[in-house]
Amino acid sequence: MITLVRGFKDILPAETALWQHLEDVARQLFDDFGFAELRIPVLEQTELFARSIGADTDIVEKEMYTFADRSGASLTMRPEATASVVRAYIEHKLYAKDPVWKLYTIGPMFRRERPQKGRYRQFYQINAEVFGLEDPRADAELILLLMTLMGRLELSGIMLHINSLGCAACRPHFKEALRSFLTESTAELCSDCLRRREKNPLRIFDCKVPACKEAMLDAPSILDHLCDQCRSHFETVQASLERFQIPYQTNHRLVRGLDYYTRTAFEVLAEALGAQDAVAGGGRYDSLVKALGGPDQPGIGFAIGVDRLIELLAHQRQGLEKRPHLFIAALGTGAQDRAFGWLQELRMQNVRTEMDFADRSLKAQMRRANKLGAPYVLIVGDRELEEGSAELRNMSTKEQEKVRLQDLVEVVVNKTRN
RNA sequence: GUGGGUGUAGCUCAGUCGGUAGAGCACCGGGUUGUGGCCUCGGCGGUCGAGGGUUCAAGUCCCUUCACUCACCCCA
Repeated sequence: MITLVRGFKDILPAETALWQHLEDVARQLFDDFGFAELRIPVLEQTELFARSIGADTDIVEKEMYTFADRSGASLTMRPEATASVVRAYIEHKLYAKDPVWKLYTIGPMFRRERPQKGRYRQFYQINAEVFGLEDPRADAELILLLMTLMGRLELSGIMLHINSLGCAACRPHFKEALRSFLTESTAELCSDCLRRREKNPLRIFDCKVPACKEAMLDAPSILDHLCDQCRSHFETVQASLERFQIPYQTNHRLVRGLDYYTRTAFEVLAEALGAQDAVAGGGRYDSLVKALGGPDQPGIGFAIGVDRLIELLAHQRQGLEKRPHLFIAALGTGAQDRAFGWLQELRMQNVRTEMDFADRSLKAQMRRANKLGAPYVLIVGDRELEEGSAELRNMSTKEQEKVRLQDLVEVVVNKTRN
C-alpha cells in the first residue's frame, strides 16, 4: 500500500465542512475589514526565505524543503507566507499605486520538523498583512481583526499575549543589557542558550530548560528599555485594545522566532492544545520591505495556524454536514428510470436529491434514506406510476401523502424550501 | 536530530501460563413478498505493522526494522 508521506495528512470529508466554515467566516471578516485576497505560489527562490526569515533561524537552517530544479536554481517550498507577500508587494510595485495595502492569503506551508500534535510538515495558515501604516492603530486594528475572528468562531479558552520588541534604535541596547545580565550565568545556561547569548539573547526567554528559566527570572524587561517612540507606540496599542475591551496580557518574554519582527509582537495561545499552543502569532516588521529591496514602508501581519484552530473547533463539526433534502426510493426498472430523471431535475432546482442505483428492496432503500438523514423520501413503484402519482413520506412524522407526478418537482421544491 | 508510548477486522478495543483469532460498532441480508430508526437472527470482513530468531507450537518470548503518537527542540 502506498501511504502518506510522513508529517502530511489528508483532510477527509468528515472534517472539510468545518474547514469551509472557518474559511467562509474568515473571508467575510476580511471583507468587513477591507482586506483583499492575494494568492501567492507555493514555491519561491530559496534566497527569499534566507533573507527574510533570517539565515540562522531554525526554519532556514534545517526545516525547509529545498531542492534544485532542472535549471539548477535553488527552490524552496514556502515555510511561511509573509516573505512571499512582501515579495509580491515589491515585485508588482503595489506601493506605487498606493502605499497602503491590506492583504490576506490562505494556503499550505511546509516545514520539515518532527511531527506531533498540532504540528505537521504541510500545515495551513491564514495570513494577514498590512503595508504602509506606521500608526499604532494599525497594530490594534489587526489584533482586533484577529480577535473578532476568534469571537465569530465562538472560540473560548484563548489568551492574547502582546509585547514590544523595540526597534533598530533601542533593541541593540537591550540586547547588551541582557548579555551583561547573563555574563555571570555561563554555568547555568544550556548549550543552546549559550549560543543564543551571543547571536540573539532575546531567544533565551523562549527556553524551557528549568535552569535557564531560573537564570532568567530576574532578567531585565525589554519594556523598560524601549525608546520614547517605541514606548508611546506600544502604549497606544494597549489603549486601543482596552477601548474595545479586548482582554490581553503583556508578556515581556514573548519574543518570536523570526528575525524580521520589530515593535509589536503578539500571540494567541490556547490551553487546550497541549505543547503546540500557539493558534496565531504575528507582529510588526518595519524594516522587512526595505531589506528585501523595496521602498522603506512599514509592515505588520499575523498568521493563524488553521490546523490548530480546527482542532479547537472540532466540537462544532456536527451540525455542519450537508444532508440530502430528498431521497427517492424507486422500485423496479421503470421507476428507477423515472427517478433518475427527477434526480437531475430537482438538483437543477437546488434540491439536494439522492437515490439508490442498485434497485434494492424498499426496506434497504429506506434504511439508506434514514442513514443519509433525508427529511423526505419519495416512494415510487409500478403501482404509483400506473396511477400517475408517488408517495411523499415525511421521515420525522411518518406521514405520507400522494403527489401527482406532474406536480412532483414543484411540490418537492416547496416542501424542501421551508 | 533525541527520548517515551502504541501497532490485532473499516473503527474502538479484548486476547489468561506460548496451545486452532474474538467482541462491540459499521457494512450486507433475513425476521415484514412495498416502508427507516429500536429489537432479533445470520452473513461479510484478519499477512495479528514488517522481517528474522527461539519452540513440537508464537498475536503472546527475543532481536531488527517501519509506522503512528506524545514530548524535547522550534513554531502556526
